Formats: sequence, structure tokens, C-alpha cells
Amino acid sequence: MKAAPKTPKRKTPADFRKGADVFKALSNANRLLIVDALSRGEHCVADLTELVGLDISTVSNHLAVLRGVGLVTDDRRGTQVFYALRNPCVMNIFCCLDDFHAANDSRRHE
Amino acid sequence: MKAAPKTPKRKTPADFRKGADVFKALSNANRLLIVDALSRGEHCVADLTELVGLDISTVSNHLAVLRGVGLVTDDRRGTQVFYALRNPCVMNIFCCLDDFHAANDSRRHE
DNA sequence: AACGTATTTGGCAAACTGGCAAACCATAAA
DNA sequence: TTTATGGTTTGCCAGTTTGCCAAATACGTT
Repeated sequence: MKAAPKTPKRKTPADFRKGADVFKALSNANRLLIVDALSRGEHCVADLTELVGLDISTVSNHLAVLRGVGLVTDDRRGTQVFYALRNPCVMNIFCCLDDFHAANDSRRHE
Repeated sequence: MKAAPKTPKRKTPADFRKGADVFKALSNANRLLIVDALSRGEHCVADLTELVGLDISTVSNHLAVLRGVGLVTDDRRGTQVFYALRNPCVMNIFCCLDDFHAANDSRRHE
């Protein structure tokens, strides 16, 4: 059941702003590190804090940014909160990025 | 001839920084507008300037940002400079973004 | 109540933003 | 050479944002 693409192509200024916000959320190395970790499964905040090696409040803020644009979900279970990627598409973006860099790097020594 | 993936998975901090830079370049609505235009074919700076409706120097700066991370190429032909997407992958990222938003939006009214 | 886990808030220096204008560079035409 | 056209670079701006931490707060379990 595919959703009907009521707006086939034309993008509005709001669309671009929305897209820009998502990219901005991804424009930080530590947040990318977090997303990468989440791409391999859900993690609680403490885990992610250890991973990035910053204060837990800082990590919580990073997670809030990712949540703000809908990239991740939070699920409280007892005293812990587990984060996960909301959408596998994010992984695609990651793959695209890899391809992009690979292509550009190979182009370098032509 | 596929390039040998010497580094199959492990991402380094530098990788994340590099990725973050690309996303940062895409984290502006006007630049997104430009990329969208270029996704439909090359354009000279004057065209793009008319499209976004800003000073040509501003547009030139935006293009410099996109060039800086390798997203676009510039090709001088006479007195004009034509810009184009360096890599079709960028379009994939765009598509992913669309899917992402569509998925999130549909989730909104569940 | 006390503990463990996470979020919020406030503060900070540093970096960055997006835009314009003016000066500058490069090519083509007169 | 001069002039015109098309882009780029640089300087500048006020304002915003960044990323981080520490302290205060909230939530849940024991």
C-alpha cells in the first residue's frame, strides 16, 4: 500500500527548509556517531554516552536534536530510555554518503 | 571494475567529520534549492541567481560551499561558469529525504 | 528516602550565519 | 586597449548558533 504522492514533484520553500533542518541535525560528527550506532540497533543513553565520551547531558541534548527532526524515537523502559532510528531510510542516506565519498576519492587520483 | 573496499565498515572520527561537513553544506534552504535545480541539469550562476532571488555574490558564496565539499563541479565556458552535480548520489540523498518525510508525515495520523 | 537514569536549564566562549557591497579577476567583444 | 559582461573574493555586519559542561530537576525503581 503505497501512499498516493499527491504532490508529485514541485517542492515548496517549506520543503527545502524542512530538508535543511534534517541535514543540520546530521551536520555534527558526534551526532553522526550516534546515528551510526543506532543503525546497528537501539541503545540507551548511558551506552551512547560511553560511546561518544561526553557528558551525559550533552548526549541528551544531541539526542533531543535528532528527535526534534524525527530521526530517532525514544522509548522509556523503567529508568532507562532507549533510542532507535525511526526510519531505515536514514541508513540509505548513510550509504549514499559512503558512495559519495568513495566516488570523490577515486576521482582524486585520475 | 568495482573498487576494493579496503575498509569494509569501521568508520573513523575523520569519516564522521567529513560526513558532517557534507550535511552542513546541505543544511541551508537556498543551497538545497540550488542543488534541486542542478539535479535537473547544469546551470550558470546568473540562472541560479535569478532562481533564488539573492545577490549574485551571495549565490556565488553558496556555490563555493557546495564546491568545497565536492557536491558540485564548476565549468567555465567563455564568460559564464556552469555548475553541475558532481555525483548522482546526491539525488539519492534527496530521494531518501523525501521518503523520510513521507514516512514521518503518514505516521503522524495513525 | 535514597538511588540510578535521563532531561532541562543556564551559562559561556567561540564559531558561524546569511546577506550585501565594493573591489577584483577572467573572458569576449568593440 | 578599452569596454562590457559574468563571477569570485573579501570585508563587514549584527545576530545567531554551536558544543560543551555543571547544577538543578524530573522520573522510576527499590
